[in-house]
Amino acid sequence: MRWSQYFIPTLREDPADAEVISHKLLLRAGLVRQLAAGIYSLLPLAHRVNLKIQQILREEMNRIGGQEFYLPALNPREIWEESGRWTVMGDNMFRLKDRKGADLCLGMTHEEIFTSIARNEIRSYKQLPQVWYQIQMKFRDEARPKSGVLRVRQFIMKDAYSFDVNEAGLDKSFEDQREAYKRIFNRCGLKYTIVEASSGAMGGSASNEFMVKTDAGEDLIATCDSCGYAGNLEKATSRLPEIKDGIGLDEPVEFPTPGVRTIEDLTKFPGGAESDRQIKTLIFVSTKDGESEFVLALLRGDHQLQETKLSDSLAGAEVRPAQPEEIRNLLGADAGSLGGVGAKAKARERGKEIRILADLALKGRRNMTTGANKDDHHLRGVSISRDIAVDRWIDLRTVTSGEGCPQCEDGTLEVFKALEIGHIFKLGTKYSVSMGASVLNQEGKEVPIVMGSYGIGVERIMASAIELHHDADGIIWPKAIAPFDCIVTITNMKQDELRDAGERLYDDLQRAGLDVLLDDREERAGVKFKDADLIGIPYRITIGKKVSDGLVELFERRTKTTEDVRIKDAVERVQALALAGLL
RNA sequence: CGGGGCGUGGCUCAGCCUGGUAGAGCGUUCGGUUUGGGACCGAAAGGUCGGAGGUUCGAAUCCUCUCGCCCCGACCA
Repeated sequence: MRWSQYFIPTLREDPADAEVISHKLLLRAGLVRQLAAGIYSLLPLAHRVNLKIQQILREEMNRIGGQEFYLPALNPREIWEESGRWTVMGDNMFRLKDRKGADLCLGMTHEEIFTSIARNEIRSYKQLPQVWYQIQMKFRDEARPKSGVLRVRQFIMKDAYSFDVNEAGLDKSFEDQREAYKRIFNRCGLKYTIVEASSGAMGGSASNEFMVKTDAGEDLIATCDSCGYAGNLEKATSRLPEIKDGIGLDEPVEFPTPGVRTIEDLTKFPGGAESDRQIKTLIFVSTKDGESEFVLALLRGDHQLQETKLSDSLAGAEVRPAQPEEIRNLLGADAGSLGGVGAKAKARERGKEIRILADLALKGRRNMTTGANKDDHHLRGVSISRDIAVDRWIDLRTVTSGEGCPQCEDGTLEVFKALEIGHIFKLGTKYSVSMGASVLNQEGKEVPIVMGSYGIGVERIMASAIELHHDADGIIWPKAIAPFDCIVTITNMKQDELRDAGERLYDDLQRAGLDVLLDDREERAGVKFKDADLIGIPYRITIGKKVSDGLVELFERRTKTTEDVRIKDAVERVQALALAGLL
């Protein structure tokens, strides 16, 4: 391509609306323009990156036997009702009506459509496994689009689905995808961490997220510095030093604590307790299938609740903190004086049932202090197993930096911000059961198809590559997804010798199979250098004065190093560099 | 949805508090001088000040409503 005729609207200054680096550079380098909140147009340069990423996705999906489809983005209501997601998706789904008044929606993912194809056509285990995928637009009416193309309402996604006759088959398909994802992100030049993730409200037995560590991300992950353990904070656990409790009292003793409202208050209160000797009591209302119940979550005073863990432990119920009036009606006291001791009886007096869930870090603890369910009063000498009717002991706590790794002896966990670029899910039979997709197995018995679902956000790959690879001058594209392999910069278009040399080299490089951008604009050299750095092409061949000596300069964007190369060797040299390590 | 901020030539912003003929820099066009890290001189084009209503002799500026965008939070199979 000739820059003089190519559309690359670079910006000299940072756009006012951009906050994160990838957003600023995508705008400044002329890759994208915003159409509305969370809706972006990909300009030619970005589309080239998009196509390169898609090519890698196709190659790696095909390598594991994937078959590419292209499904409708416009879906009828009925199919989403079959899976129950017409309701579940709530406001996140774009909905519309056709001229007859029939309900339609724009697809958020395509489990339903793929499953409906499978159930109509696949009858026998002999037709399995199948791995189906597509690269297509997804729509989500995000409550708050943000961070440029990182959190948007319309985006390109590679989504794949596996269909197997049993769990063992799913395990294999899942593992295939996992390996494919590693290859994809490696090829795209992204450093990533694979974390255990919450399967969320949609169920499923296992899921892994592929995360890029960056402050632009919205997730938090914990990673071990020695064994490689990694988990989304929604899921991560840790190893804590044991705490030795005294024998304690024969029974809890109530004592007045006027004005004490928080864990912190009680640590300072005379006769109070250190935060790790307190029991934090949180009240939630859990709703599942239209049924609500009160849930009391108990944690060590210095620990933070992980709400997703709470929700997951309640089979994906929707969970919200109880309102102050609800709490008072339930236990007769305000937040700040609540506790698990006698809570069930107290609630029952008021005609209400509660479920008590306690964090594992509280197991076996004695001589603890907690609220007395009476304003301005606490209890000391509480031994949890003796005094509190815990229904279930589960992991509810949020891991923090510096805690011990749950998988190895001497590792320490570190918590990072991260961006999700891929997610692989073992769905199991959720969709096949609800939508009636089954096959006859080897024994002639009808069984639901066992499914997996695997997604990658294309723009997120593009943006995270920028987040990871840039400097003060602009983008530094990883070779495999750079819009061009190299750029030929003619420093002065008025000098025929330079122009001719540049044109010749441009032709030769293209003939050698490289994607070449020729900067043939009537601009000063400085402007061209700045722009080339900004748009981040991996290699620049500068056509300058040395042409009369038969030399051009080869500039590497990443290292900013320059070497003189004989013109006749230039193509070979660039080819060797640009294509090295791309497979 | 709650909180905060912002809408003024293509871009970045000033002007608004205290009403009185719409400004700067960059970019664009034309002419000239330059020509290896965002050149210089001269000339020019380009704006219903997000929109509607109101107050006023007079509104970018004050008031009301409304739309849009950004940030924080809630939310986010």
